[in-house]
Amino acid sequence: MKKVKVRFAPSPTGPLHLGGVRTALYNYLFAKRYQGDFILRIEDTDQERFVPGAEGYILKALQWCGIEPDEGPSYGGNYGPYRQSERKEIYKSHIEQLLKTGHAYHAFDTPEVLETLREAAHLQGQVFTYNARIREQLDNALNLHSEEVAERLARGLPHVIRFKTPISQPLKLHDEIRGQISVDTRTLDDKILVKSDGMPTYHLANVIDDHLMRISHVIRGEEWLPAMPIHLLLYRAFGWETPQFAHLPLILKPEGKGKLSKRDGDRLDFPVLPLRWKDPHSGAISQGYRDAGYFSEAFINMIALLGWNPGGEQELFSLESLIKKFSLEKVNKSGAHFSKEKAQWFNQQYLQQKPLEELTSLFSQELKKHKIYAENHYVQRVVEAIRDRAHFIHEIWDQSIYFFIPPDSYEEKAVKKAWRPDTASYLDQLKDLLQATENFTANHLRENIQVFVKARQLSFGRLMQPLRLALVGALYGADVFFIMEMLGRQESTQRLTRLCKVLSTSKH
RNA sequence: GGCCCAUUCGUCUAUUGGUUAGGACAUCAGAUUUUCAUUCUGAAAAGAGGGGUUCGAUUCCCCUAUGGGCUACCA
Repeated sequence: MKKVKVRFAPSPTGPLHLGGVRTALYNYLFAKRYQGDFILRIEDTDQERFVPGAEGYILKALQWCGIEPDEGPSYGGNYGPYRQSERKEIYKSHIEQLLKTGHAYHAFDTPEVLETLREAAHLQGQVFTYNARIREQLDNALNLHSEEVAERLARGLPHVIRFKTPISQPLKLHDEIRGQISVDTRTLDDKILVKSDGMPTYHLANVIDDHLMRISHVIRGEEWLPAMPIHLLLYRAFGWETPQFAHLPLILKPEGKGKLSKRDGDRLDFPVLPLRWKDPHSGAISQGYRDAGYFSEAFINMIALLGWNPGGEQELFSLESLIKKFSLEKVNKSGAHFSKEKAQWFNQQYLQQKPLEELTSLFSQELKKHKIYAENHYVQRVVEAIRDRAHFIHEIWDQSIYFFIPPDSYEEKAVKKAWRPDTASYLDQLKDLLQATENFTANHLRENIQVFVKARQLSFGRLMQPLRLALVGALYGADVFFIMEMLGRQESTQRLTRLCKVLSTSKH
């Protein structure tokens, strides 16, 4: 069997989004599954849409995901250059070949003429297509004497080069995911191969590069399915062997219609990009998965399962196990709606799996952001107590602030629920108890407080709620006795004093 | 409009002619809990519609409907 070689070929017209990352991932998984190569090629033939920084972003995003190209710009390889803008000479010689063999022709129709033809057709409820039916009435080399063509070319008249589509020929295409697809060449148009600026279009450059780079499988988004016939025809025109094709289903908006876009993320508040991106023109910032606190393993796991499933009930897969199990046959045919909740769930799963030491170190970094510097052992105990309730590292902070900073206000709803006129006096007595408790540990505190409650015939909750309010500032958080042990006698007592002071003087 | 592709719980999906159509997320209920969360248990929830083929169709074929992609000198 031929060596497996696949490519991911984004154009640097902006940041990579979810769908792009998934295409890259599937290519990578497929390559590694069969001990093949994964190459990165930058398709920058459209100079107008070029966005500075986009290529660097793509590289960094792949790196974060753990998808490492075997060949590509800045990775090297024997089939470079890997930027299409640096391969102009290659395309030039190949288009000559097509011109010579009659598979392509020069066309001089201006964009304006074409536009009016399109409008005219539209008025009649039709669509103008530059195809075999009409090409002999248009301004191209098919209808001009060769001297005339040569003369125009010599004069430097703007022109494009089009593919001469076979007139009517049924085509059977094979897609690895969809099976057989039938089209007739009569429904195709004469695609532009070389633009008037001399640059090749996607179709030409793509086919030439895939062949020259020995690509065995073209795995790309479904939006390319309609272009498959023209690509196949190009391979034939060159006399080349065709690679296998696989068209991936699209990733759709969480609800409603259409494919997922960057704007959905802003609207529904979830990242669509792997990394944060600042638009160089507008300055607008789009958030990324990494910056939103996602682990790259969770992110990869989540997108891998959006359109592919190995068939069992397992949902958690490392990159290595994805490689072992990946196959194109198991890729779904229909588009998948993205789900923010499921994404968060994946992250939670990975967070829970991580060893305590790693989480502690991650959380220490989070603490630094809040200018908190605490002893490692203390931080570790906090993480241990809080980790269960977090989807993200930053949620551990949300749930544990009170371990590091005393409450500076008391949540109104909580006060209403916990505070009674006689509460202050109980808390006062409780302070004495705290002073009297010799061993200031959760267990001792629990025992002593239980006795305290019983002696006064109080309900447990009547005392615990204000206690919690004093320590946390609201009615959430870890076990109250654990919190006191962690804070220590002095800090715990101070917090009690403060609550009494604040609430006794107010109207509660 | 034309061409192509798709269609299983709300969502991601399993089941490639014979299943009580399975799992996960989300939802709801119960348990645990001093509170919030976690956790546990349970519930509700699906083969777009119509024709065939077959002893038997979610599974194969056709039609319709719906959804999606493409229809640029963008990729």
